[in-house]
Amino acid sequence: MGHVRNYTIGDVVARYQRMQGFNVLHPMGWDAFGLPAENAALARGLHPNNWTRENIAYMKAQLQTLGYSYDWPRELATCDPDYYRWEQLVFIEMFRRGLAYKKESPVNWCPRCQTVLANEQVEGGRCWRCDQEVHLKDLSQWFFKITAYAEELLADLDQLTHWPERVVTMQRNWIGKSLGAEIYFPLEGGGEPITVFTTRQDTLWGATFMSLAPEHPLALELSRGTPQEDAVRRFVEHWKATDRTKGALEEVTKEGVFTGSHCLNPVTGWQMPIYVANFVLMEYGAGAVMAVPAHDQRDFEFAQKYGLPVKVVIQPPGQELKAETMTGAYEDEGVLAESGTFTGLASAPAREAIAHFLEEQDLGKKAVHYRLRDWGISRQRYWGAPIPIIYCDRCGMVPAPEKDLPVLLPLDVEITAVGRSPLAELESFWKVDCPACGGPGRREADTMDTFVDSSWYFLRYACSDYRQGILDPARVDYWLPVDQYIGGIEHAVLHLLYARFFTKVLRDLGLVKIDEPFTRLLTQGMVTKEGAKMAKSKGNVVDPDDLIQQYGTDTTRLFLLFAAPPEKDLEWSDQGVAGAHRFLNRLWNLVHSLSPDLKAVQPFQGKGSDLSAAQWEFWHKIHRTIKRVTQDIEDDFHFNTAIAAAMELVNAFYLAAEELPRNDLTLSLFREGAEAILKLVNPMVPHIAEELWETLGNRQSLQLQAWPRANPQGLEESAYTLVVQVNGKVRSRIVVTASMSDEQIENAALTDQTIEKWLQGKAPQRVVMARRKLVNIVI
RNA sequence: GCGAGAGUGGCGGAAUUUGGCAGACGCACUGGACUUAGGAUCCAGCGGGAAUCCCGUGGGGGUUCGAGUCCCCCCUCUCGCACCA
Repeated sequence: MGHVRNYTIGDVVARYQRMQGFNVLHPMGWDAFGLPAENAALARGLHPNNWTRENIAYMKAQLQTLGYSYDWPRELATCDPDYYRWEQLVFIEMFRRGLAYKKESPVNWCPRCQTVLANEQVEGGRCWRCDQEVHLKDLSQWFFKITAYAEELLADLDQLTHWPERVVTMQRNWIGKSLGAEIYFPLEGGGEPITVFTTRQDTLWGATFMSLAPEHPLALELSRGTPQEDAVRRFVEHWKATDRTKGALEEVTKEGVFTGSHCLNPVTGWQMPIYVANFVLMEYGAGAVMAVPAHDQRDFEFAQKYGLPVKVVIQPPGQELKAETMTGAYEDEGVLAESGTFTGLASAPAREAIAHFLEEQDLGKKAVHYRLRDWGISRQRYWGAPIPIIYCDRCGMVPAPEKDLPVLLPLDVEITAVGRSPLAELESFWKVDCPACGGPGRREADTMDTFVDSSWYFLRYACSDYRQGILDPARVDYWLPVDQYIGGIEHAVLHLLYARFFTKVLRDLGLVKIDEPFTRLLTQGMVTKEGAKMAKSKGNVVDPDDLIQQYGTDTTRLFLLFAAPPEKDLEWSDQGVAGAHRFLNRLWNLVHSLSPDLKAVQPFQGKGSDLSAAQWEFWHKIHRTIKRVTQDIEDDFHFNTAIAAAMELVNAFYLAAEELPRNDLTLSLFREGAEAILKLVNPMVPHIAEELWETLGNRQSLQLQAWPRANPQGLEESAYTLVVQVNGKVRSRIVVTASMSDEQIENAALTDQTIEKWLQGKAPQRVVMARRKLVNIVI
């Protein structure tokens, strides 16, 4: 039901904008590669291709039943060779520019999915898809160099003013920019100095030892030939064997081992013992940390455990820390102490000055680091786009020649879950001549992460039939960026980050001119039942087909739009659905009961002054409703309040049908009102609206009508009710006319009978007038 | 721990943009009409307490003629991040 909600919102926007006269591209396609198909194949003995095609056919039929106004000719599926051939070409272009590369590193391995996951695809130490705990495993993998775009991905977040703030924040945190310095610590025995990254160079004078990640190349090397050699080897090996699930890592106590070597603090000259420590991450910074126990809690605990010296170099305002009496690190800012010429400076300016000093002395330099890592895209699974690379003993890694694309994913494959791609077993696939030297070659057997498929599909929609290249520049220019994107919050740092990255890469390849793919983003809430997300595994799913069967498409659409604003979660309610259905019945009965009288009538074209007070009231309601519905859709996609306004108009219509004299003027008003309401609800309930439109005798489709505009005269109020307060409490209401002056209004308020009773003859101290809203009399 | 967001009737939610009638609209519920029948339809009621007034938007304080809305403190919940040096 979640996807039905998403697509319904999109369809309303598309239909609304069409009626506003825009040329709307409203596409649909299939993110069709991936594990669900492959797992279904394993479980049911089906081929993923057949399973996928069947699902697409089923879904397409359902979407058509729901009446979504898609541009079906633009339809694409990511598992079509016509689609992924261009993706393979993008890969090759990236490979040529060093943006796609292969390296061996510890990567996230999901034992259930039997494949590697990118960092973004691990949530709280668990697989985003199956919730299994993720392990670290050393593998040789393909990566996309998203870090090359870290700064731009961060900076351009400022352009995304129509994105939800929390998505922007999540991306900003994910990219995780830190300003600091690299500092070089010379080894006591000579050789290459150790480089560290720190954001707290103001604490440099307090660095008393050095910590290396267990994977750091120097860890073993520095211990060689020292009495510590065995201890370090054991520690590092034990570390490699440790269960490195992310969950388990949090439990691990801070431990380390002395390497037997020392380095020198470049500013104090002190001898610093070099430790290997299990809490230092190889992936972040330089894999080495200068330890400042007085001002970093981890270093403090480590120093306590191994009896290492603590030296205070930052004094908090208004007190004096002593190393001997500290029970924890002081991590906040303060004033530098015992830091040479920088003593007495505050932390922030000291950081700037010290970075400058280090650069001058060649002891280090200013540096920026990001938490963002490169995107691992190799998947050891079958149902994905093959990575178009050929390995040759002589030539190394050679991209598949462009003329041979696509590198077809073979369909005659036996799938067995073994933790490596079945393509590796299929000689007809992997055995190939090297395109460079003609010698024996071997194709890469891993496939691409399916997030690659979804990182650029929105561009391809502009030209899904284009054969001459990845994208047709003219059409992409015309349509992109996407004005309105709708999706779940779960993709805040997954798809939405990758898509931004790809857009920038494709821009740098000269294929698009935009910097950002999605101008406006709406993150719609979940559909829940009994408080939990609808999921087959929870057995709380409502099948859209059943609903359509029972109530029809429009009721389904209307309920999803009415029950909650789009960005909020929506709790399913069978009774709420019935309520939506009831409204459509009321609308239906209203139009049908009036249509015999309305067929020969033209909508009201006259002036407000032609109308009786009661007629004017109804006319006014029509135009206020037009204004409200338009604003609710335009401002925030608040369809729930737009529908509420439409319901009010229908209610007012029933009253007017009862009370207004049935003369020509009234009928022309009814005609205007009926046409207006059908136009207003058309984007949401297009089938019923169209049917009723025809019932009124209209020949041309409702879809082709212009969105109604509120008549300014119909919005004006010649007389209105004004609230009168005494000391801020509502005591009465008076009817005033628009032409009355403030003095006249005040006078009317003060002489109102009820108010006179409250005043008890006292003179008001003050009378506050809020234009068109109220009068407050203070006594 | 850090960051973001939210707390309004029995329920979903309006009003928060711009301080100005709190509870639009709908669901549920109650009473009535019509009916062989009602899980259809229509009409009326529906925050709490008292008889025309008082109290009410998580709690406490403040600003203001006036606060759901602005400011300060606190509580609760949801989400995201979490050895990032």
